[in-house]
Amino acid sequence: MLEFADTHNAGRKTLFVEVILPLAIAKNYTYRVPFDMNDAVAIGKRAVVQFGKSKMYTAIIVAITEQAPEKYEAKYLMDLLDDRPVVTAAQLSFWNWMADYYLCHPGDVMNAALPSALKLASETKIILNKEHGVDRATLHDKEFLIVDALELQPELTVSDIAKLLGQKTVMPILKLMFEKNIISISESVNERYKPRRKTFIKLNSAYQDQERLKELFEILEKRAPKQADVVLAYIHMSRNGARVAKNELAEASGAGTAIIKALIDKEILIAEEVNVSRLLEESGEEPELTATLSEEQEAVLASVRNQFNQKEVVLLHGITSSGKTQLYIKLIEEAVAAGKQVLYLLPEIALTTHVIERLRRYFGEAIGVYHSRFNDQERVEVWQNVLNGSYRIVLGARSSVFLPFENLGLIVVDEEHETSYKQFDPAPRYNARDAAIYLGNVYGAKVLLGSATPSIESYYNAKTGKYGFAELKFRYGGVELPQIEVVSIAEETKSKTIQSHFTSVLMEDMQQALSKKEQVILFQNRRGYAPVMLCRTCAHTPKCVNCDVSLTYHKSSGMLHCHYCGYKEDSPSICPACGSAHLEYKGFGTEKVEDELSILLPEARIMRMDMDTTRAKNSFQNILNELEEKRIDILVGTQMVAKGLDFADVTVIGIISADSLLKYPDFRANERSFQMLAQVSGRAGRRGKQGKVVIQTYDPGHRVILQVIENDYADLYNNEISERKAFKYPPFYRMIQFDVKHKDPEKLFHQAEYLALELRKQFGDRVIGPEYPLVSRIRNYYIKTIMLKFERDSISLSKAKDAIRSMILQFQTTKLSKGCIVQPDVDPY
DNA sequence: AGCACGCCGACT
DNA sequence: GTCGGCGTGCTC
Repeated sequence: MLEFADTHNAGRKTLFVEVILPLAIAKNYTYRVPFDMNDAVAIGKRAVVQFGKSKMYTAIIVAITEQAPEKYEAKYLMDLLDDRPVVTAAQLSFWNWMADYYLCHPGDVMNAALPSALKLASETKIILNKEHGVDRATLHDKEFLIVDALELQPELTVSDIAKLLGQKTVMPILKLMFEKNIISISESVNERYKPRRKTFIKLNSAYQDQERLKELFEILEKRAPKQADVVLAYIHMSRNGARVAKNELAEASGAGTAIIKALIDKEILIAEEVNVSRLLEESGEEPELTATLSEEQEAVLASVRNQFNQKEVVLLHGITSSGKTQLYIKLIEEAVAAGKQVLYLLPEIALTTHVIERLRRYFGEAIGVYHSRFNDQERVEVWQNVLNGSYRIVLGARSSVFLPFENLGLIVVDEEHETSYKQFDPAPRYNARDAAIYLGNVYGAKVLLGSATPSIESYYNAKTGKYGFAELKFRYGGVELPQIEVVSIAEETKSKTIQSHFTSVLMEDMQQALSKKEQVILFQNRRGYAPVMLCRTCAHTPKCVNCDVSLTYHKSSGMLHCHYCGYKEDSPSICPACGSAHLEYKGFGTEKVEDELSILLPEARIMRMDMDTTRAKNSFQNILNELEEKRIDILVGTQMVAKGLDFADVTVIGIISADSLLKYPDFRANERSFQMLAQVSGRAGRRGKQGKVVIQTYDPGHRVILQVIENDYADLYNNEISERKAFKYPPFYRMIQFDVKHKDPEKLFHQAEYLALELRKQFGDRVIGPEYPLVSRIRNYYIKTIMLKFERDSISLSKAKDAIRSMILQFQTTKLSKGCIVQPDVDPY
């Protein structure tokens, strides 16, 4: 067969393609191109390939060659899915960098980058062979079960059957049944993206003429008055040339679809099916008038423009309410006017409808939005709109760095210090801010980093001239900075003026705000009711069965929750260890704050905003709306309340306990505390009213708190940068963390030690650990971390990475490392 | 990732 | 003995 194809097509080229598979494998694979696809293959198109015995995957073509592989016979690729590439050359080079920089596989990057509707994998389907009429008497118990199930449900997957039989290995059984001709096994690939179809109605052009229309009405009114109503409704709805959807017509005319169908059958109305977008329709409102820039803003804008002539990246340091967004808009306008695309990155949580609407009013249809709350179908549509150039601007969260831009001219990274730009969970563990800078490189686009509290790293880069720098020092429109008062919890405890978790100062301020119909936001960076339950008799603390953490008591569910793996159990009324009834809750979270506040301020309308109350798709937005519409007096929440909340009537902000922030055992603790406190404070009293911030703490003299009061970022920076230098941290040192995981704690210990030893051979005392992390077991995996810190300027990054890569590869091939997972985390947070 | 192959313990 | 779990290696 193959030989036939070869000789038959003698003289034509034999092509091979190298593809990325959407799997965590180290290398790319090569497939042979069937002759009839020679003209169609192109880099960036998707190919369906068989990988392994039967599985099929969507792979991305990254190279085309005439060179046949020497060591093996390449399989033919099965199909090409695209008329034109879905991934651009620029993206592929970006993917390549990411896999390289973050020490992960190209397939990991592909998985993160492509909306899953563009990645189809085959599924093994088990189907009953009906024509043979199974003789049930000859079947074993298990075969009987499978046949039974298949008679109810025509298709089953392999894992369905595993569940059905309650065992893991089912392939041998299925293989035997296949051989006995009882079942067939098929691999089916389904294209998952389907455009949404909508039926629109038009009036037959024969009735455009007024006379004919009049005749029609006369007939209809006599014989079918309801049909006449529908036609009337249609004419009304279409009067401005608007398209009329079938379902809207039905609704507006109050007629059933049967009546519309009758009109369609009579060819009075004509139905037309059209692909429509799932994405938000244009808001239709008039563009907001261009706000005039202040003198300071004009000067800074000019400076940024000017610096972009020499620098690729500029850091814009602007305190809250200084009008950074207005500068972004100006620069975006300019880039778009120059025919370029723009990427505007925001942390996921800040992408509220408020923010989206504001920009959409400004830029209309040219702006696309991309974030994790979109479903797959919606993501594909954004992808395609960027690819075909109909979006000039993308407003998006972390993952929008992966969109298929054509000629990106500007990237704005707002809130550049945000830790949520770093992805943890699946590889690639990338930082979207840093990735955006590389992306800028790929496209020759300028990058603007913006923040009220820049990361130490970015500020350092600006100070040392690697980045340009601009600063907005004044609040736009003369909004005053809030008054900040620090209250000692210890003192108020001593004087007994503290009620529950609320100092007298905070209570008074809250009451005053409420009496003036103003709003309050309370910040407590911990969800649930109490993070620890403790037996006062035997000191027992309920712990998670899968993780090394104490369980958090949640009053609303009456259960103990694990915040790491999601495990829940009923909250005991007596100690599970000794039977004592003296159980005590230690610490407190948002739930408890809300609870106790409702006792102290019974008339106040209190709402809680944390992961537990915002799980449903629109609940985050709903809470914001309620706050906006003043149906909430006090909002209690975790860090969520710090981001993107901008409401005129919030005049009091309370930080219930600053200590949990300040005590965090991490070299970034001070920086983060400052950012968090400054950010929360920035929410108070915008637009004309001076706000008040109350910070409750056991340590009122803490350096960072003083810096927040003084709004002295420079002082924070100076302190932090000298500590970073002294203790060998970024930006002077690069850090790569290795998370070593194993189900067996003993084996983990030895293997982590071994890996550290290997690393030390190469990097000496730049290797720290292995150490047990704060939480040393998650989801039944025991964890140790090894930290590698090396000088930024004297050790070549690429050489170090090469060494690490081969070391991990070698480590994984030793017999010693079985069952052990090593996850590198470059630039960890 | 998923699937096959091979080794080993717990049942008929 | 045999079934099924689990570790190991490979997939173009």
